[in-house]
Amino acid sequence: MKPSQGDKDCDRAVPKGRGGGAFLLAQVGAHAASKFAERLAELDLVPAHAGILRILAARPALTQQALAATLGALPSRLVALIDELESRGLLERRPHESDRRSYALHLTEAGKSSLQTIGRIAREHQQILLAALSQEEQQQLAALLQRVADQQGLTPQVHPGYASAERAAPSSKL
Amino acid sequence: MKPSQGDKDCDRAVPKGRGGGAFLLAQVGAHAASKFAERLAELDLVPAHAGILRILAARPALTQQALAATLGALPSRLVALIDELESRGLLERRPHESDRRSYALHLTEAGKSSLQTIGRIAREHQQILLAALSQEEQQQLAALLQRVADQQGLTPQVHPGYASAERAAPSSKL
DNA sequence: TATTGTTATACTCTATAACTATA
DNA sequence: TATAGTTATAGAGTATAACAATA
Repeated sequence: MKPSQGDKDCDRAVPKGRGGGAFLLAQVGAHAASKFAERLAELDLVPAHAGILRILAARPALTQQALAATLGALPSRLVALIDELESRGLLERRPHESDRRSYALHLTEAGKSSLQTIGRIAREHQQILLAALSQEEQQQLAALLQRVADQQGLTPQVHPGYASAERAAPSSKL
Repeated sequence: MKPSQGDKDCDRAVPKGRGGGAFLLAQVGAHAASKFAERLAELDLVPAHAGILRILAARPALTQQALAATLGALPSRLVALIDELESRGLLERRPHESDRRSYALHLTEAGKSSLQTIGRIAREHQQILLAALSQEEQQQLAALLQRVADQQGLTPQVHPGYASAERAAPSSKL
């Protein structure tokens, strides 16, 4: 019912204020993930690699099954990712002390070093992403998001992108 | 099949406070998108459908090329989506007034009605998603996100998930 | 018989490039 | 010759189910 809309102003192509905080959250969140993946590509890593390294740093000797359960991912999906990390010397599969079927995953020194580099990249990424906000506002934003994340039952440090079931359309988000 | 995983203290599995606001943004944003897609599935729609309907409501008579340009998507990707929406009677391809190669896309009455339903679902979704925050805090969050979105050059109402190049790994986010 | 890590297969989604009909 | 819409093909990524070794 709005036939009047001059096309001269592209910024007004779509009603601006609408959409609500939920859409903004999805939009800015996808942008953040995309930009971080871009930066991570400098190290020839994908976000899932970084996630595995981070989890392993906090919980050494994890088996692949336990790692899959933590991430909510399928064990078969992790095989290739772990293969790649191991072939680059960032982690190693050590024999499990009591169960010869499974491995104990451990970061190597190179893996720990790589994780620090990732941390530096993540901080740079965040600084660029949130450049519009003051330090105080950034903390304010993080606090609000943290409360939402807690109330929604999100696992700290685990990105929903691993979820097996209840998949959301890969790239058809809007 | 979630046999729990040995650890009695899952919440402390990974250092909590860390990760920063950028990770929280990606995490909560992906969760928001996933939950919204879940709700939208009730209408047998994917988020991309809703995005097309929304753009078309604001800019009627758009050609498929112009729509693709607006969304940053490939024209070939839109064909199937538009087909589906047209076969459900939510929009129609009308002949372009001056160029017989292209179509003018218009929402039908059913399409406008469907868009209103989508709006209702979106509001319910947001209410559930941000239940941890007061009304004032929700506005505070939206204001902060809007400033980030503006500074980052994000197009209002357009989800980055359409982008053709600079793709981020579909589901290997973390 | 159940479970760990792995592999094989089928399926989905996407990009690329052809194709047609107009311009 | 160039462009709008469409279709065809190939590639990437995933889930599912099978598999061998061990419990």
